[in-house]
Amino acid sequence: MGGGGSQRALHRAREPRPGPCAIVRPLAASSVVDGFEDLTATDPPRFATHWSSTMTTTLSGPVRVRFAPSPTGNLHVGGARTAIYNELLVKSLGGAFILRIEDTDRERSDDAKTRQIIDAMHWLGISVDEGPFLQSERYARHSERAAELLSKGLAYRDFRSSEAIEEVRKRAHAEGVTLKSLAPEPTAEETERRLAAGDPSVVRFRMPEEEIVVHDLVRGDVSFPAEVHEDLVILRADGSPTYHLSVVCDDIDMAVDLVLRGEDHLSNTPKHIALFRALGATVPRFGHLPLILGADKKRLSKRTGATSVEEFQSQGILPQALYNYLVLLGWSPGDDREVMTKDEIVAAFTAARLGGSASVFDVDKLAWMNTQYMVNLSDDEFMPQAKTFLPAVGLAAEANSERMARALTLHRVRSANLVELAEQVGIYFSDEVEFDETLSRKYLRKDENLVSHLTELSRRFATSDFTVDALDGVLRALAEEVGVGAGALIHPTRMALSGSKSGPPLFDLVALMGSERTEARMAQYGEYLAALPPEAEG
RNA sequence: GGCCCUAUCGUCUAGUCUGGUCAGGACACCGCCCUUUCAAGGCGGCGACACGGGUUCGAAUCCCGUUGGGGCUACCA
Repeated sequence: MGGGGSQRALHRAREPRPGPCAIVRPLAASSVVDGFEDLTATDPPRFATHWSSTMTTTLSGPVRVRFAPSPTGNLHVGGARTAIYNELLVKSLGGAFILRIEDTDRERSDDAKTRQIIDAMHWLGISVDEGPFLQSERYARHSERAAELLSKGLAYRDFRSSEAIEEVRKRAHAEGVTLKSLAPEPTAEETERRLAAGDPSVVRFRMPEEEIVVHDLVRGDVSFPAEVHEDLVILRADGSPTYHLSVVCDDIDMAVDLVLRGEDHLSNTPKHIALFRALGATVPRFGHLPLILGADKKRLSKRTGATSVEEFQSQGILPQALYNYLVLLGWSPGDDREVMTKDEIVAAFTAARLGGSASVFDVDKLAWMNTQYMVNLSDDEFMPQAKTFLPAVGLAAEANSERMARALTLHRVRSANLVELAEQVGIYFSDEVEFDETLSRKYLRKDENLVSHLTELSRRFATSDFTVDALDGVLRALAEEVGVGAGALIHPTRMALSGSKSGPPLFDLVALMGSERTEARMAQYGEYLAALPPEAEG
């Protein structure tokens, strides 16, 4: 089969295409193209052996794959995972990763969403080799291909309304017979007559009456019996191409040879295979990824929690953590490794280890994964990301100070995410401290002379070096002198400075707080303690 | 309803193709250790082969059925 054969377009004839993607134009909107270069990266082609889970087929590169989201919403974590696996395939096998925005439904598509999807991919560190391409810009090409199918007799005009068809379809299902047996195609005479009369019609692709087998990379062979195929609309009454036609045309023109997408498309694949064949193209290889479920085991939805990459970003999740977590949701390296660098993931990745069953999105495990990166990321990678959350808590001006760097270092290990971290470091820059009454009373019970001890401690701090060791020495010496345990002074001091019972090691806290703030807060806390109303009995 | 996918601890999974290690790891949970607190970390515990039939000396693994979950069934993508 040739790459297109002789085509007799109805309206405008196209020049012969020089290459597979030559007619594909990049995004027109410059706002979308801007900054996109960061996303693209070229890697030298590499070869690796991939084993299918059910067959001994080897998957070898290079491959041309694509990610084709529709801009009707933000980038969903399921979509993100699909994009990641596609990228991984190219990184391990060589080839090209194409981004195509499926915006043919202009009513529901939105350029801001397109921008958002690209930003989210960029943030996650997914690099694209070609695109983004806008499917809507290829309208003419899709119409042309439909006309070609029509002229070759592989598709036909259908003058029935969708309501009328729906009626027949219901009846066919009820009687357990095929749609076509109840509603045959219009005859040539009828077509001619109604066309002449100017009756509205759609163009319907005639599905072959034969079994179609999908050789699926993750599921093995999946066959669809001849009786289940129904002819599908490829051109609407207004002449616009439908999704199935557009996808296949674009995959052909972009020379996509491996389609790795969500399981929701598995049942559509026979349609696509038939279309590839009818259009004289080589059928690509397919792989269908399972869907991601919510905690309720239903398809992940907003009801169950965050679903978009953007939401996790704003929750202060690190992109490296989300990426790593998503990779592990449906794939494993085969050994016990979980926290892995992208290089390690690329090196270990094979399509054969992709799982076929749906998995539940576990926010707890994501939180754990995030902790791993909060703790272990290098300063170079961590600090810039942490700083982006500072303006939201009013610390924009302090973001690049030495004190802030120390504060972030001290607190990153005890924050679950960047939002929490930004909130925690606020204590070093604010003058508002709120004391906990219950705990304060408890401290008072442990040491009835607490107020005078704290006053003395504050006085000694004032003449001490503000180093961890010096401060430590000062406090312990005083504790010993007055005959209390160090803890009896440590905990109230922590409360005085931070308003909390927990936090970094106390002397790190004091040293970073600085003598001025330390003195002020300890004085303030002393007053607070002295003014506490007597405890109510019972 | 029809067609298709899928099924190991609560969750993510290894093991299934090439039947035979107390079914391994991780999250969560519980306990202990470390420690001025909180984290992080270390150690330990709890906890699964959906069910029913086969085949076999032997089944998580192979076969059949049942049940559960999911997807598709548009002039949406």
